[in-house]
Amino acid sequence: MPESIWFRDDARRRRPRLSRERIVEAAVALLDAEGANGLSMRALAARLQAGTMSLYEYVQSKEDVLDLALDEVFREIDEPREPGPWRDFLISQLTQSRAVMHRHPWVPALTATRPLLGPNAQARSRLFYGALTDAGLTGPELTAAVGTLSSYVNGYVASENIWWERMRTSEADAEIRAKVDGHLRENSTEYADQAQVGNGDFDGQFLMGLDLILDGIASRLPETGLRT
Amino acid sequence: MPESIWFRDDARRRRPRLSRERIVEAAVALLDAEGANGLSMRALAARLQAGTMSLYEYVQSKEDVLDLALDEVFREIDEPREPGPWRDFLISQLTQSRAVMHRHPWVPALTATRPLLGPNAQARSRLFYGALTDAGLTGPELTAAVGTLSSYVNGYVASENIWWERMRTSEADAEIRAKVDGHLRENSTEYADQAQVGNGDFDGQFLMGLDLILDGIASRLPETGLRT
DNA sequence: CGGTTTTCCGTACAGTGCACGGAAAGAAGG
DNA sequence: CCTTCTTTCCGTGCACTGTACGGAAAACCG
Repeated sequence: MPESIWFRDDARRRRPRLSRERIVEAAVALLDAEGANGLSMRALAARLQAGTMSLYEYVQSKEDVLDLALDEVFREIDEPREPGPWRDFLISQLTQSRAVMHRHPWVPALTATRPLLGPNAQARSRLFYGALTDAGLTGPELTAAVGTLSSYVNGYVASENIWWERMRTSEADAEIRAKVDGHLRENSTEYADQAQVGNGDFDGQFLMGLDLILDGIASRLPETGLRT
Repeated sequence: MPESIWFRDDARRRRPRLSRERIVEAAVALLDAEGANGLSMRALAARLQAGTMSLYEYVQSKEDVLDLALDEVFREIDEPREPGPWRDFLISQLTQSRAVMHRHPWVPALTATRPLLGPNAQARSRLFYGALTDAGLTGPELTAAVGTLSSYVNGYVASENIWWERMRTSEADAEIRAKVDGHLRENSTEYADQAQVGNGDFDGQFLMGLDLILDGIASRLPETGLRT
């Protein structure tokens, strides 16, 4: 039961072909290649040239693999070099989060289902708390600010990924394309010019939305807390 | 098992036993009861007392069912009675969106994977464009504002649902509870007091984050545009 | 009545996650 | 050397999935 994995035990062990790390690495690669629904334990094992059930020696379930893979990708974000202005710091971190979710488009689908409890994700959120605490936020406002920022990024990239997944597949599938276009034409009449649903400037819109939230945060800061 | 239908039982001979609407209704009920992964075509057919393949007369695929069910729940949101202040209107609409996702916790998981193209969802987004246009926003700022608001709600409720799904299951499963708690204790040391990860005041935090975004939007409005 | 079309659905197939139990490769003790 | 024990590996099997196919019954049309 609770006998920890880290328990130091010079028991008899032989060199293992597989490992937790190798499985996670392969899982990320497979998810990148096949998408969130493309990961099966059989395919994962095949990629590692192992029998399917061998994986279960290192991993409890498929859910476990997904949890691990999800946390793994957040390792790709840089640690902050030196403390700078809170606003620049947050923009940098959140832009990097977004980039991670672009490299690994399956991430939003997984975060919508499971909590971000892994060490890497937690480290990230700790940085946010730290930055905004230093900027002068406390209490429920601090919590709300951090929650708003990460919710925004998750939600934004999720819909963004859907959109160009849709573009990708509808290039190949004329039927779907027609259907989607029909919906869009039908439903976005009056605001179509100035507010096209998918006008492509995702980067600019992301930063505008982010700026909007950061302005809201800034207005709640004590006068002194403009830099860290 | 298939007690030959052809004798007696003339109730079954009536023209349409199934319909798209009946299927969608049953799908929503099944998703509510079993969660996003609990919907299978067999279970859905059973709930309708029909053969599995009968569904495919009215529906193209399981994906189709999910698209339909997803759009269906957005019908639950009230149409606005009369035009009021844009801020109150948005708060009301977004609070209702959140309530929908609470009643149907599977919604965020689905929106993370598929676009909100259905008529009900589109009508909702059209209202947002309208309200903010009337308030004075135009161009990319309008698009960014609408995107920010819906991304925030989706993202917020997604993580919120995960959290009390986790609470629900860990009450029954002591192992998971221990694991989760361990992670939380281990990773939230310094900010644990003032910014507990799950301190339960979800309503307040949602509204604070929303207010924060609305402040950001308000700061981008032309001076005149305070009400519609 | 016959023919056509519409609704229903049983069967079958390829795929899934994973429980179970066994094989085999070493290490330790004799 | 042999035996025993631990640890890795994995083949088989089971319950379940989405859905292609084709057939049967019933309703409609002439």
